This record gives sequence, C-alpha cells and structure tokens, in this order.
Amino acid sequence: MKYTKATNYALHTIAYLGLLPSGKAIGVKPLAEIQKVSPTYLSKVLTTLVKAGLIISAPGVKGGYRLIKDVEDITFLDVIQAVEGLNPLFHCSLDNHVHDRENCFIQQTMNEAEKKMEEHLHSQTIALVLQKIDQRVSDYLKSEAG
Amino acid sequence: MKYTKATNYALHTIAYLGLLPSGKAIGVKPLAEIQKVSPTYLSKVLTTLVKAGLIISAPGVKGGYRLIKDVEDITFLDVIQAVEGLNPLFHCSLDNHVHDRENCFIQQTMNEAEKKMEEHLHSQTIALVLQKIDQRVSDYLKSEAG
DNA sequence: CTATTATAGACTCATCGAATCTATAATAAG
DNA sequence: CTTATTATAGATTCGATGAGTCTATAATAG
Repeated sequence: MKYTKATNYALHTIAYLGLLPSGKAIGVKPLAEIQKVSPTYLSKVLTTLVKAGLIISAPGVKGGYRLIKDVEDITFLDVIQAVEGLNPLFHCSLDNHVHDRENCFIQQTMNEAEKKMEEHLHSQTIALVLQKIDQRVSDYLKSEAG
Repeated sequence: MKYTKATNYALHTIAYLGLLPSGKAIGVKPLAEIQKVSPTYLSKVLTTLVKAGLIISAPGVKGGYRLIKDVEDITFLDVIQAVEGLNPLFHCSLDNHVHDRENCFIQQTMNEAEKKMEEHLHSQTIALVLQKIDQRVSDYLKSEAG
C-alpha cells in the first residue's frame, strides 16, 4: 500500500504555487522541470486538481495554473482526496450469512484508523508547510550571519 | 491506495484462530472455505504470519495453524505490518540541491499522519474484536428471548 | 493570425496484486 | 515403515493499474 506519485506531484506543486505572488500563474513546463517529470503527465495531475476546485487554469500566453484560495484554506486532505479518491483503504472481503461487510468489526476498526490519519491530514494546511520553509531559511540566514 | 486482500485474509484468519479453544490448530482448507479463497494462496499469506511470529504451524495429520500468543497481545498493527511491510506510505520524489527528501516538510507531515493511523492500529487488539462479536451475539440472544 | 498554453483521448509499458500449479518436506496414525 | 495429511517453496500466469507518452484539439494574449 502506497500513495501514488500523482499525490506526490500534486502536493509539491500546490506548495510551489503557494510561493508565487498572489494571483500570478505559472505554466506546467517549469513546474515539470523542477520535479523532473514530463509536462504532459503533470498536466494530467493538475487537471484533476482543477476539477477538484483547488487550483484554476488558463490556456494561452500568460496562462498556466494558480491557486484558487489561500494556502491557509488548503489542507493536505483536500489535495490527497482529489488525487486518490474517496474509497476506504480497507474493504472487508468476507461476506456470508453470518458475516456481512456492513457490520464487520475489523472493517470498523480499520475505518477508525484511517479516520485518525485523515483528521491529521485535515489539520495540516499548505500554509504550515510554507511557514516551516520560511523558518528554515530564516534560521539558515542567521547561522550565516553569526 | 488500498490495503491488499492479503491483509484482509490475515486479519480475518487471526480473528478466527482466536475463536478456537486454546492450543487447538486448524488446517488451511476450512479457513480458505470460510473466506472463499484458494487454500494455496491463503497458505502463502499465513506463512508470512508464521515468519512474523504471530502464529505457529505444524505439518501432517492434526497439523495446521494456531495462535502463538493471547489475542490480547496481538494488535492490528502487528498483523498489518507483517503483511504490508514497514515502508512509509509516502515517499517524497523531489530531490535536488535545494530540496532533499530527508528534510521534506511534506514528507514529515505525511509521516505524522501515517503515525496517527498506526497508533490507533496499535491500540486495537484482536481481543477487542472478539469481545464485540460476543456482545453482538449476547444482544441478539437477549432480543430473541425478550 | 500566430505562438503559447491547457485539455482530452488513445495508447504503451512495467509493475504488482492475486492468484494457480506442482513439487517437496514434515508429521501422525495405522 | 508406509501412507495419508498437511504446510512450504518456487515457478508461472493473469489482469489491473500506476505511470507515462504521443497526438490532436481548444482557448487565449499579443
């Protein structure tokens, strides 16, 4: 069980878009170069984010992608669910007259566990990531100065 | 991203073994029939549980599989990690001179989220599942009587 | 009108989950 | 000891899907 690379690209791209001046868009080419992935493939991933309402796109010169809302309002869960979908991680496969999946206690426990993960992903925004980057840069500059 | 069916079979089998009288073993055939899966495939899954030290096996007549410790001491996490392995769910793929995976904040957040899930899976034992089954049966019998 | 950019669809390739099949080894019972 | 029973190991197969390519189309700024 692993997250797909698409999720990887999506999260990093969203974080990068969060670094741009507000309202400014960037094309898929530079985004793809940074992440060492093909532009056509990355555009597929980003299109799913557009459809999920996380980013907005514009074709033509001066087009590209940009965030549609503040980084404070974009959670990890938003991005991940847009890419990975909403199906539960675990799905009980045992189904007979004495045990139906709707009431499987194993299923229930697995759902609870997944929910714990989701709660954390919902609490973590892209803004927090950018803050940590700022902090690291700041610390680095201080150490240089000192 | 999904848990494999092997995890599904492993959890249900462990729970079933927990229902057997202490010390009693059961062959792979009946276990496979219950779960509607081929005996050879299920045996592969169970062999990984043997190697993980969760169950014990014996060949020959009167052989089969049985638990090696109390259901109170077998957690969901034990079973899942035995089958799924220990690799993190997320692995940052962005690696260059300004961003190395070791220090990726996205990676860190994803690891934290995974840990939340694991903590819950570690807190939930097979014994808890069996207790819930007992309770359900008890409730059912009461409703029949009433 | 043209260069630039995103979108869509068909297609390919490799990986891996999910088995199956067969052969081998170990054990209890007769 | 022999035989039936059971687990283990390895090779192999099959299908689904992740990951990506390629090409064509549509939209937009200049």
